[in-house]
Amino acid sequence: MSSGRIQQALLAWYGDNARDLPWRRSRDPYRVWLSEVMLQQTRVETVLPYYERWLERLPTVAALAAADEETVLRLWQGLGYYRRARNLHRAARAIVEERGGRWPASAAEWRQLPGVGRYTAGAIASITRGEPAAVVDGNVKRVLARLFLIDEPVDDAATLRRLWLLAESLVPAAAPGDFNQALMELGARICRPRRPRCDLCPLRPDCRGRRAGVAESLPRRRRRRPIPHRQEVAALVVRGGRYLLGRRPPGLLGGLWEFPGGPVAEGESPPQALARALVERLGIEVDVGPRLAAVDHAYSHLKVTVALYRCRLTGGELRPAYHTAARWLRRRQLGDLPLPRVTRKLARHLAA
DNA sequence: GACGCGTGGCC
DNA sequence: TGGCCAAGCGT
Repeated sequence: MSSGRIQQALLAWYGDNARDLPWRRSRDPYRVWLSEVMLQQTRVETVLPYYERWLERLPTVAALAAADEETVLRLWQGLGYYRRARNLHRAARAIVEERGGRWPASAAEWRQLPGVGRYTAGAIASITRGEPAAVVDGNVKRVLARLFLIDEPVDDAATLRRLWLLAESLVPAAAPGDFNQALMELGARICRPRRPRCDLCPLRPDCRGRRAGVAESLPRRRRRRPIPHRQEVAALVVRGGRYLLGRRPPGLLGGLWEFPGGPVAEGESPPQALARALVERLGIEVDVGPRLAAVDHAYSHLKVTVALYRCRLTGGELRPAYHTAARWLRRRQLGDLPLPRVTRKLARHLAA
């Protein structure tokens, strides 16, 4: 099969079937960059409202660079992988302050920015400047694995190299941005993970996976390791009608605010764990009272059950250690801060 | 190379 | 309920 035929068929299909997505209405590097970062590991439908809201509040890279981190995280709240927002913020400041507002001129230059890897750099450079850079994302892995009947695990390093080589050999000099988006669009809507719509596929005549009757079983992946389940505790410390919140350090949910607490260690009771965590993390001493709620939550790599206890402040002095800051807030004010999903679940159990 | 890193939808 | 997956990146 010729790559020319694949390119033609795919571009023609894309011309007729491309969705009217907001980031496709402009080649503004800021808008394309923002969309690509938001779309990392995140569905189009999830991104749409976040994208619009973000651009209303921070319409330019200069506005982003000038914003404070709390604003940035508040706009990102709920999208997950919060390091993406902090990297976007850092990169915007680098562009404005170190590059005099000059955009990267190539995929290689985009790669220098935090949060921009091989995929994102190729996507931005091909879309905004017509640079013939390839992209390999989850969609492209699936499409190519089926098209070329690649049945080694696609998360294998050797297979990944092969996929990048294939993608690079396919991307045309003429319309690389459209071609890359077409490949991903095909993966999202036709060459879907389950029940692919081969009847509608422009590449059907060339697809080795379909011909062999194994398209839906591809791509193969390596077995994932089991996800651990951890018990955690959190404290509702009340003072004068205000609740104590701590800001999380870099890492899981970095920069977001939570009811302070921590994991329950082996051989430790939940109240013991909570009293210990509050001393270690915030320098305060409490009496742990009744359990108010328990919620389950699943992260990408961890499952937790968090029990919330009412606590009474008995001593110590508020000195954030693990947490990078602490604040006392009324219930109404909780919505002003970036909160993780699990904290919102817990907050639902508070008396209004 | 293997992890750590969120959330929501689907089956 | 639980596993899988999604326009990945950084370490």
